[in-house]
Amino acid sequence: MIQSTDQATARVLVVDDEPNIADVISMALKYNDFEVATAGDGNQALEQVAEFRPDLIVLDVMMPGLDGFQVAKRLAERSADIPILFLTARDTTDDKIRGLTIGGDDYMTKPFSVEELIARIKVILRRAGRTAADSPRLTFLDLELDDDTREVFRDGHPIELTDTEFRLLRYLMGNPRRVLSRAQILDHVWEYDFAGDARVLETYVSYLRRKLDKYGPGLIVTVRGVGYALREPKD
Amino acid sequence: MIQSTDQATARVLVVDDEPNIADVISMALKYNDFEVATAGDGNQALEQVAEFRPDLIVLDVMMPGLDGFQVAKRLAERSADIPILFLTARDTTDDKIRGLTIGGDDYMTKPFSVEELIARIKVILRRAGRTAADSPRLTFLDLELDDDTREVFRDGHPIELTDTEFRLLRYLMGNPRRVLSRAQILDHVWEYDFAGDARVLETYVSYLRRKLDKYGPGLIVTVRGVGYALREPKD
DNA sequence: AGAAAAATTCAGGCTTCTCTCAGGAAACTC
DNA sequence: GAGTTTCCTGAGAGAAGCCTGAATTTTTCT
Repeated sequence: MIQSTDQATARVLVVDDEPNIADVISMALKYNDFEVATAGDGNQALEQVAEFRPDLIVLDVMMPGLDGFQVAKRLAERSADIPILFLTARDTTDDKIRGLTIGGDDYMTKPFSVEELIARIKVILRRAGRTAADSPRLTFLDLELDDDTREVFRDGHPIELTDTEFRLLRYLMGNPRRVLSRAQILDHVWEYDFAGDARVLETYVSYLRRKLDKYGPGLIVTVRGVGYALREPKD
Repeated sequence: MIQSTDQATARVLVVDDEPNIADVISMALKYNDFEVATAGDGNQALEQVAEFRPDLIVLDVMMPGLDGFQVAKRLAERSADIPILFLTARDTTDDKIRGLTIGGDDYMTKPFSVEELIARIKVILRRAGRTAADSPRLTFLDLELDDDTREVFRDGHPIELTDTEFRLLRYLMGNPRRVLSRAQILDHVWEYDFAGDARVLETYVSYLRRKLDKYGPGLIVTVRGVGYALREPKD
């Protein structure tokens, strides 16, 4: 019973044999107002599909017993027609994965960033038309960010961002004005098991500022001792 | 007895092997209208979860026997799905801790300030939607304070505050008109084992007054020999 | 494989914050 | 109104936090 702007929150089934991963994902999804169920292997997954009737499945490819592709195949045979987001290890040969993005499906390699996962899930659901789709376009003052095209504009001027810069900006724009702690940002924007130097964040904030502030006043404010926030410049 | 806007007060379980800490926290929580139970180790904690059915757990990481992470893991396996606020020593490597803010969880390093603890607990519960969420925005006359954005306004004018100034003002605004003793303020706003010169408080009151009174009459009154209070100016 | 781009680490320098201290002002007491 | 206590506030040292350029490693592309 929270804000729940759309009456139908989407249901997502998370299938992964590593409980830690399943937990991370399901926590993140719940936090983003999805209904979540989990399964630890292929058979459980098939049961859950029948019971829980998910709108989307996050499906690990590498699992003991029925692997992800096999699960997908069974579902296709049942013509269950539920979009799937596959999770694969980094070194999985692309061959099998390739054909996936042709349908409504998609895939990500582990480890991924949570923001990215959420973003992709929203894209898929939006396509499938099952959720009251927030627009893929985020705006904040004269800043615009398009999730589909990955374009960013400030005051109409296109701005080239690298992948990390883009994800960082998207997270900030998704939480305008709210002060986000360093830990929050690292957890959401970087890969979930990122254990490196937390100063990357400072560096990337620095990069973003340099690019964004070419066309207007600074928007990313430092809240010393806490974190960063997107905020209208004080005039 | 106090405002208690929501009929259902949230239940919080405090788990710490140092009784002093557990006491400090549970007193503070009770004072803020939470129902509180405590546990001294991991196993007690698991029992209490079953009995007391808390809405949130304040969980020390470093404990003899089952440590905090292990407790959390057990709970996750039971899919108990209760948000957790971890307490860690200052020097704990971030590695294990980070990753927590993906879900609804959060963490604080000891020693912390009690006000900050309460504030974070409210944030988590608000997110989890289990309590009729007081808005993150405190107001007193023409003063406004937003906990999410850490913005403060007086009569519409934005006011820049440092971290300590902000926490002090939040405490005052959370207890409008009530006279707060120096000891209370030091205990809540500063780290609980703060042993420095108590005159810091005077200095910070001074800072706050200077910033706030630019846009209106003085709101922080000195109650000589006792402490300070937020109070409407006598006309 | 080689080159280019991106991501991350690192270190120096700079800014800001916190807390201490001390003199003076204000408020109480008698 | 003098004495005493309490409080206010400016100044400054030290520490913490932050920024940014540059070096290094990793990844991607051709």
